[in-house]
Amino acid sequence: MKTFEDTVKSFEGRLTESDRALISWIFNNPEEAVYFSSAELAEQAEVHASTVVRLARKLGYGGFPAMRSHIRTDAQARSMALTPHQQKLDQIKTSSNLTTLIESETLALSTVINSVTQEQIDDAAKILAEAGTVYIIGRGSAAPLTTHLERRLRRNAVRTEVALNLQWRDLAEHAVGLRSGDALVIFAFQAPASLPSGYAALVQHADMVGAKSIVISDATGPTLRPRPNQLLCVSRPDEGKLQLRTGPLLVTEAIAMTLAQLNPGQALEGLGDLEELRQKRQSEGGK
Amino acid sequence: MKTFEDTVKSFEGRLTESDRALISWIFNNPEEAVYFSSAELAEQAEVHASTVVRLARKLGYGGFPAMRSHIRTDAQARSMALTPHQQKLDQIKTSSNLTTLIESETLALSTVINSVTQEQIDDAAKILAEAGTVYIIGRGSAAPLTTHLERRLRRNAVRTEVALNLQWRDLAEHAVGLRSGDALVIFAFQAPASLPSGYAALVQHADMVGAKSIVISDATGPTLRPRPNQLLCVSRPDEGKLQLRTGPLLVTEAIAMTLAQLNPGQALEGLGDLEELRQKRQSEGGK
DNA sequence: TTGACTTTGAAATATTTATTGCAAATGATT
DNA sequence: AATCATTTGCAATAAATATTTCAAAGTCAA
Repeated sequence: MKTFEDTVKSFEGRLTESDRALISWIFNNPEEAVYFSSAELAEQAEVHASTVVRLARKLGYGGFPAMRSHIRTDAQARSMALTPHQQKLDQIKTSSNLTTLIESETLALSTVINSVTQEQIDDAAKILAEAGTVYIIGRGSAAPLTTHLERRLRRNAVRTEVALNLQWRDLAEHAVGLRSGDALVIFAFQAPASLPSGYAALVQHADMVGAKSIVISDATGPTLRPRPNQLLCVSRPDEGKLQLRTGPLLVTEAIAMTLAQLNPGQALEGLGDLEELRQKRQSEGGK
Repeated sequence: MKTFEDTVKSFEGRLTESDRALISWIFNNPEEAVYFSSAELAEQAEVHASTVVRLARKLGYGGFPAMRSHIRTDAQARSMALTPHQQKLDQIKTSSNLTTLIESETLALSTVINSVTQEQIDDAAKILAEAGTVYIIGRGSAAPLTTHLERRLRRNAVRTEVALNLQWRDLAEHAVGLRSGDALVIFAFQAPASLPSGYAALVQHADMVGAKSIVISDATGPTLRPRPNQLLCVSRPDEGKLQLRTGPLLVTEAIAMTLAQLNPGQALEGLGDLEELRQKRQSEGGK
């Protein structure tokens, strides 16, 4: 039988922004959606009530109640599938890549709090808040983190400089711009005993010119020499097996959030995306 | 908190025959009862509609809707017992940035399994395994994901082409190299209405030349048109508040791992990871 | 059997929920 | 910049759901 999701997927006409917001909310909160009236749904998804019923008709239902009861059917089918065969399902779950990963990552995340404190986060955020330009460095599995941090800082109107995937020895060149009052963020994982001399040179240089350094690392962090001004070590129970850096990613995000609170004038949390979207449209329209 | 059953048990007044019939029907069919209107309920229990609302008042509720929502609360509490995560959403807003984030992400990850199946992962991996060159596209908050996927595929000796942070309309140019047998991976979140031209053109083009397309998206995924060959939608309960894409990241990683298993000759690394991980899980469970 | 009392159902009313028409705002196109 | 189409929000209307009133039917004791 066709599910509500199928209906949406196979819908041929076009969907407005509000339509999408609505659909998205329903998919994200199915167990609440089944109970809500059109008006309540509208309020949650932040669209007008009319839009709700119009969407229902657009998708081919006789009206909103028809759509809702379709969603209810889906929900019942889903809970039906869960209860009686619970055990079988559990077996399937434990043997699939996806669930193994999910379990492993949730476990890893819940232990992050044991290795990093909010004070360290606050410290790091403070350094970034006071910095002129922030230099971000990371390679290999840290590359996604640099990308994320840069984006986040940009939204807070912090000047950034990124060195993506540079060899350690090429970093010197990249860091010549570093001056007093700047900050250096280094992502360094699996730091081998023979950590390239580049790292040491970099941190030393930063210290020399009066720039602050922050290192986000794994359990090998404490072995780094020289020590940065702020060291954030994110350890995980099964370190080394996976290169997924969700823990460090979380810590990075926490720093960015704290920073946003320190600089509330520059970027309001919720407005960020909207702003960016608007600017993008403008610049696109401009050319 | 007091359940509906408690309310009935502790009711002091007298209950008529119809009252009992009604109550008993509700207890026997709780999952239907939560959806019914007073009239429908009356019909099922073979009593008059008036009796339904009278019972509600008798039991101390403001009216029938109040009683029904109490029954709904019970039902939700019951299904929550199966998935112990959900409940924390409210608390999340209180504590520090770091712990807030951890809790919120843990919750989000644990619900990933509700929106993506291992089958979809397998499908996606198969497409990538059979592809000549893999084109990866994503901008904004999806950028870190593209970086990660590229790196992962490279390790598996898959040829990749990345379009990082391109404007949608510049993509055409980037995709001219796309040919039959290639694959296209697109990360698209919060799909705004303004993505149409580029995205649609891209997927159409892929289809035309005989390349497969995979889209990794959020709850708005099902609204995307035209539809890709494989659509992976990762929904999260608190969508919109954060743009941390740990869920999609996990899914991406799961695809990469599965791919590594499909191509054992090219890279044994991934397989080893999973095996080790599983064994670790097992031994941990044992203690 | 009568009369006080309770329960019930039908119809009337009130309230909530859903739908639609219309005009203002938005955006795209020329 | 002006026009056209699209989308949205408001307000009016329609439909549904819930509630109340009231009279008929049933119950039980004197």
